[in-house]
Amino acid sequence: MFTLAEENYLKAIFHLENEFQGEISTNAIAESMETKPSSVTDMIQKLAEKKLLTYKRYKGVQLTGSGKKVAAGVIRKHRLWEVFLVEKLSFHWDEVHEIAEQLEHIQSEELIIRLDKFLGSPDFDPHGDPIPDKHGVLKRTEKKILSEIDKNQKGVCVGVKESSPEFLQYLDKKKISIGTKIYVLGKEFFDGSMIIQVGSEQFFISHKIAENLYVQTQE
Amino acid sequence: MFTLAEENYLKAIFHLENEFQGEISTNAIAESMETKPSSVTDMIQKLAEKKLLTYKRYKGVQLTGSGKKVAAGVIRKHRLWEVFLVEKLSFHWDEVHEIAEQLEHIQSEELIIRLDKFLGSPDFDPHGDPIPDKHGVLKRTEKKILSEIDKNQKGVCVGVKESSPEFLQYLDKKKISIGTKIYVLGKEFFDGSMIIQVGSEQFFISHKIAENLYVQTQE
DNA sequence: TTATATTTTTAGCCTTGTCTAAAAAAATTA
DNA sequence: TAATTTTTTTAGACAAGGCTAAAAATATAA
Repeated sequence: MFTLAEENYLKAIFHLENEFQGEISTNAIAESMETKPSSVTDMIQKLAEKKLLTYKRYKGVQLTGSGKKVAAGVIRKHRLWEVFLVEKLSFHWDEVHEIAEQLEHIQSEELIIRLDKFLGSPDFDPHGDPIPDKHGVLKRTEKKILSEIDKNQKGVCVGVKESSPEFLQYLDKKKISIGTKIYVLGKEFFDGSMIIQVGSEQFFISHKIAENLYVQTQE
Repeated sequence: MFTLAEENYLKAIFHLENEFQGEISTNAIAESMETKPSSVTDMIQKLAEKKLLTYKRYKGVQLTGSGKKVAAGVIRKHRLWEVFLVEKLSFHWDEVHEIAEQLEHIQSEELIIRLDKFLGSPDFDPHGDPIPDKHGVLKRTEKKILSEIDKNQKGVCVGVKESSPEFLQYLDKKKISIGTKIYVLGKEFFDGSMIIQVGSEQFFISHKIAENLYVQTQE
């Protein structure tokens, strides 16, 4: 079907389109993939020929319907494998990304159908990110960034924006994971830091932490 | 560590060494990998430089200790994944080879340690082939080819030599799988065909079938 | 608007792994 | 032993995917 490199480009562009809006620049792709802009130009020209994205010189790219579908398929596989690694093989949520990065390229429709069933057709991966369905459709969740929650409000942690091992390990130390209830006890306007309560513990978190945690507010 | 192509060559050579003995010819490798002898020469020169095998021009190759270890590691991964596919995802034994062919190249020590544990540290794959241990050591089993079993003797099917879907499907139709007891009721010297009993059924099998079934005779 | 800076593309080269065609070595046959 | 066939290697080419350096287009500043 598609080469490993092609799949990785499509995935990266898909993520960029969801993060920002409109067309995506060559440089943005290069940066997100840790490669050189000239390599990106080469590849997007190939992907444009295959109608996976539209591309005009100097004007950036935009995924076509089929490009989006391929990308969502890769992301579906990535996230299902992450669920497998955490739920079945007892990996910790900060250890699974690299392995899933490889597993996402295994080619077999049937494998993913069966893996999904085996895992009970999960809707979210261990970081709280939604798993695209078999048609590539992402369930949109009403999640907010913790830093946007007001004083005296509460939310349930539903995901993380950043998923570096360092950050995930910090969250573990503070006993924060998917499903954890967080109360905002105080908020400092000057630097965006917060005092929050998790379980029976109250502690301080910086703006940097608060802006990388997704919560769902309960009505 | 090693590239996909390197791993595949090492694996193919490892299998050839176990099947025949002594040094392995360029042509034999090319045939087993469905590639051209010139490509094989290129690759074995690279592998020789990396000390994964010894090679003298026109004299064939032989895996070194480390070459064998790498190959056994790949085979271990292949067979563990096959067990996973059959036991956990309910694949049929004739459907798993191609997928395992991809999964065997996933790089993660920890993944295999945990997968092995999750599967209950199996010793054999769904075709009855032994799974090398973490040091690359293969349990040798005392298996014979069914065609070598004498009249009025019985054996338990422990594996297959050939594992094409066609052959495995034939075996299914005849209700033969790993663990099935087989009685040799008659044997024709002219063409090597046999009359066997499986469960309550008695039927004829050709020499071609009999020479591709491994059985363990019971004493 | 012109000059400067940034972004993007092009051109050319490299590596991996493959191939075909031709040359060289080894094995076989007469 | 000489001639022929088979096997193996070498030489040269190609595609994928990456890189650097330079050119071209666009954006920004004076």
